[in-house]
Amino acid sequence: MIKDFEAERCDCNVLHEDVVKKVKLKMPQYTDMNDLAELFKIFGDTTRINILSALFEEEMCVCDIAYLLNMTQSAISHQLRVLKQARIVKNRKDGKVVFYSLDDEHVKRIIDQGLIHVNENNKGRALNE
Amino acid sequence: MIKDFEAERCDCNVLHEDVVKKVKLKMPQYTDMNDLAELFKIFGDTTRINILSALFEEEMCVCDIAYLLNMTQSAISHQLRVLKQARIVKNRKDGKVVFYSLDDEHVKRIIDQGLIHVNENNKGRALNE
DNA sequence: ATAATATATGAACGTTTGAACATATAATCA
DNA sequence: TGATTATATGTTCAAACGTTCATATATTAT
Repeated sequence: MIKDFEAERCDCNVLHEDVVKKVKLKMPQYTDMNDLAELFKIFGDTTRINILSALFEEEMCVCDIAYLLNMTQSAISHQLRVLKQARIVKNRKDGKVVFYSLDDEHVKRIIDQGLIHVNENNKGRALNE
Repeated sequence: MIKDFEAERCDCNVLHEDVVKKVKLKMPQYTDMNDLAELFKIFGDTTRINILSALFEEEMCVCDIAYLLNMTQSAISHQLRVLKQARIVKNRKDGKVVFYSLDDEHVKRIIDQGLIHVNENNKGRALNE
């Protein structure tokens, strides 16, 4: 059964077949993992993270975000598009101005967890090195 | 004060100066945001996420991970290096074999939060589209 | 209507990234 | 000792990514 799954790309031997079997059964589904990587990929960019951390505080329009982050309106607009397609932000239009805000409670929780990790890690680094 | 910060790259006007000021004060530090993006960048790859979700279950050696994920030993080894440099996994050597495991409790929490989001999102998508 | 402004979007470009391949290191075994 | 095996690492290459520039759309103001 594990044999069915095995393939051409792997160039080495199973050393602990029992472990592999057990882990394979417990591991979350492929699709979930792919979606998860996609989600984190979106957070894995300084511009986008900065946009999000700004939106944590308040809804903002494109120009204000661009000004705040000292970046081109176009660059911000492109990134907002990415965030919107991923359903991480939503927008509302008021005349010419488009306001963006967070679309989801989870987002803040994920990022907060990340910040906790980063802070702990920096503490450790400061002590050790 | 906001003027000092403003720069050449931004090509548009502040529309709501009060909002920008307020958000700027509250936003987390630059360094934190950079570190955070770096952290998420690491999670933003299918191979690495798969490695991590395997290690959630049990410590594993390089060959077993390669076999489980049906990838080259080299590819896995390279990614484990990335994960180790980021202090996300640690390893112990036993003869020729090197076992990898999670280095940090936070990691699981971050990824679990991510999974919650992904699942919620997929539910929504299934209903709407 | 025309001009000005806010935002969106397409194309181009340089950079980054992940996998493949070859090879090096280190440990075991014959 | 030499062969084998597990892992690490340097290099190369194609694909993905983010920004810039030019331009399109849409809304307001004159």
